[in-house]
Formats: sequence, C-alpha cells, structure tokens
Amino acid sequence: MKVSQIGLISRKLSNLDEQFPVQDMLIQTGQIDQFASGIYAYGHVPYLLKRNIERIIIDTLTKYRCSEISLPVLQPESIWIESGRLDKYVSDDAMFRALTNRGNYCLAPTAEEAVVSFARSRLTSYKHLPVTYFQIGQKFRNEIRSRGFLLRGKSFDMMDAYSFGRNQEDLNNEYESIKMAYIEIFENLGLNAQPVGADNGGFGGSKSEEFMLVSDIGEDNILFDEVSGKAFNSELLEREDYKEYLKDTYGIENTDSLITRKAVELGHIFQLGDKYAKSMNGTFTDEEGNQQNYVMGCYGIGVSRTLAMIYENSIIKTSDGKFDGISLPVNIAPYLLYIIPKSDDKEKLEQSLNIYNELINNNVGVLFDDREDMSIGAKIKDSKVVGTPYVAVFGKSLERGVIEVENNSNGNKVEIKLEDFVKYFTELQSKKKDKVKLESLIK
RNA sequence: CUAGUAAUAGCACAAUUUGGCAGUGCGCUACAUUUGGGAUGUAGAGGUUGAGGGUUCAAAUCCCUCUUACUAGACCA
Repeated sequence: MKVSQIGLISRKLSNLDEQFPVQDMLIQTGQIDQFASGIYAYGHVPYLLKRNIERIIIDTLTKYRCSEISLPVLQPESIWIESGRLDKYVSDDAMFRALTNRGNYCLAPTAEEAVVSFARSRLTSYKHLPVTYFQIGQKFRNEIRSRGFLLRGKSFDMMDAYSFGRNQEDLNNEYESIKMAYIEIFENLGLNAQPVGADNGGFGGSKSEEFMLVSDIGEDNILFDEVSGKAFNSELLEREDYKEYLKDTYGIENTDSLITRKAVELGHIFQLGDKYAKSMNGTFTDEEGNQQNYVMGCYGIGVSRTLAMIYENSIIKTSDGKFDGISLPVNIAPYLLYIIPKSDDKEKLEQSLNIYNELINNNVGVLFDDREDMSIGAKIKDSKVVGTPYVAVFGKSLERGVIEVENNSNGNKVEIKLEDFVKYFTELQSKKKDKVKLESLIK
C-alpha cells in the first residue's frame, strides 16, 4: 500500500496526552477519529491490526472446539422482556433503543438473550451437548462516562462466547478449556494478562475470573507478586489466612513482594449456571427423556480494548524518555516493512518500486512511502507513527548493492543485500503466518 | 445523573479582562529551491466564532437557555 493512500496526517506531535500518549498520537495523525464521546472510526492500519487480533482469537477458539456464529446486533426487545432484564437496562439508561411503530428494538449490549434464543431451537437433546458458540462484533452500551479513548466506549468490539452443557461438570470442563484458550490468546498477542478470581456476588453465578493486564493506565486495582509475576484479586487481603492460602495454592513463601498495581480488564470468564436457561426456557431432553435446563458459561474479550493496550505497549522512547513513536509486534503488525525511496534518483526509485511490487506478490505486508516533497527524516518518523516493525531506506547504500534496514523497536540497523531482500521478508512474513514463535531475522 | 472546565478555519490556539475590520502557526493547493533523522520562500483557498434567544448604534466578547466535549465519582470488556 502506498503511504499517500492510508490517510496519515503527517505532523509534528505536540502535547500528547500523558496517560494515553499512543492513542492521542493515533488521533493527531488521523489514524483513529472521534465521532462522539466513546465513538471512534478506525483508519486503515489500526483496522487491519484489529482484524489480526481477531484472527488470533478466532483461530485459537476454533482450535479449542468452539463454534463461531453471528447473532444479530439489532435485537427485538421481546427477548429482553423474556429474560427479565429489559427494565434494569432501561432504567439504568445503559441500552440504545430503537422504538418504532412496528416494534421495539435495541442495539445489543451483550448477547445472553440472543444466544439462548438461538440455542434452544437446535440444542434440544443431550446428544447436542456440550457446545460453545462464539462471535466477534460490536456491542453498544450507553456508558455514563467514556474514558481512555478506545478503552471504554459506547460502542466497542467484543468477542463473546457462551457454553452450553448438560450439567455442572460440562460447565467446569468448558470453563477450564476456555481459560486455557485465553491464556494462549494473550500469549500470542504478547500481553501478560492473567486470570484473577473475581467477586461474582449478585450475578448468581458460581465462579468467575477476570483476565487482568498490569498497567498504570488501568482502572482496577489488583495484587501483584513481583517475584512470581502472578496477579490476585485485591480482596484476597481481607482473608485472614491469605498467607497460608498463597503458600498452599501458589507456593508463594514471602508476601513482602506483594504490591497493589493498577490493571486493565481485557477478558472475563464466567459460570452462569442455569440462570438464563431458566428464565428463557432453554431446555434439552436428557437420557431419561426428562427436560433439563442448559448449564451455561459466558466468556468475553474486549477486542478494541486489547487493541488499545497493544498500541499503548508498543511505545518507543528516546534515550531521554520522550515519545519517539511506536513499533507494533511482528506477529500482528499489518505491515512489516516501511520502504522509503530516494525519490529524486530515478534509478533508485525504480529499484525500490520493483522490490515493493515483488514483496506484494509474495504477500508481504509492506508500505511504500510515495509522498513527494518530504525529507527522508520525516518519512522515517512517520514509519514510527504507523508502527511498522522495520523501515528500509533505498538510498546511498544501494550503490554498494545493500539496503539499510532499521528495527524500529530498538533502533538497531543492519544492511541486507539487494538480492536477499525479498527472500528475508517473505520468510519473516510466512513465519508469522505459521505462528511460530518469532525471533526476528534482523536482530 | 452530580461537580468543575471548555466550545473561534481540517488541527492547535489568539482576540473575550476593557464590546468597535475574524487573526497566527500547522495542515491543504500552485510554483521554485530543497531531500539520510519532522526543510525554505512566494502566492492562494479555507469562517453563520456549537445552537437559540436577550442587552446595545455595534456582540466571538456582556446576560439567559440548550447542546456537545474533557476531567473526577456509580456501571463495565
């Protein structure tokens, strides 16, 4: 893709938000756009990054035997009346409603109602169970106060999954299975989000855990053990026997390294039990011919929130600690490489264009900075605004038959022979697809 | 919903205190010179000052109402 076409606003960055510097940078450079409080449009690169995140989630859940479906975003209010939750959502003003002459609808804030409605007409026998459905899509909640750009919005992207089992044992199995899947997902995304036991009072469920990412910009407090790197619910300290508990359960001998840290909730796994199955008449026939309620779990990952945290964690700083740009993780970056041609030199320009076209034909994610009247320095800066892991200048070094490539995450530079160039990046790109643990070819 | 702050060109702001020609920088368009770490000059386009009302010879400026955004609380991925 040509850089002139990705909608980038090239500018000097000033007065970046202290708490969310990267997201503020994305706004200032036109990569995301605010339409209203908590409502954002995604430009080209952030949108592709979001899709790559979704790809990892979908592939992993599929591997864990989950079944991807798509439930309506515009839902009839009748199913919310059935579950008994409409009044609460309406009185809390948490729901976007569409009241028409031919029926009342709402934009889905969540999908328990919809998925039970979907399941009960097809999960009619014990032979159909257990099963877990999931989907990724926009959810709508009229948040009283949006905050942190993409971290909390009125519309946001969420993966939501729902498991249906015959009994508590099925639920336990599925719950643990999804938990493993989540651990794998966050590992692949390069985020150290950990399950933390949550207080589920008031929901009637039996067990729940939140996947928390330690970060100073978080809204929640957790306990964090600096030695083992494990995270715990801060309510743990209220237990009188917490020292024994930590030792017995996690082998933590010394609780001195336990500190309170801010964290962001990226995911949630939750045992629902038969609550919605009961209220919405979700039943199956068991081996004896009796009608039984599904035993359900629900599971969510905030996709746009995860995207925001990946961005915030991709920051590059100068030696004196100032914001210098971003470098996205290699395995999810929509574009691996940013090519800067020396555009006043016809021969070099042509060479760089040839390589660019060859890379595209090999399915390598590559950006070509075709903008004129811009200094090379400015373009290098822009590569760190788009967040490509690597930037290559097709300039002076071409006379020696080599291309200088910089690793944006650490500033290291290496020279690659012109004839090896396409091969290197094709290999890097295909490793990425195989999801092999990546060690960059260019150190 | 409560409290505080604000709203002026695509963006960042000035002019509001003391009412009197709608300004600056960036960005955008054209031309020229530039081009290895965010260039320079010249010319140009771009405005119902968030909306509505009031005071006044005269309102971006003073007064009232509304709306929206930001920050702090309850909700949440």
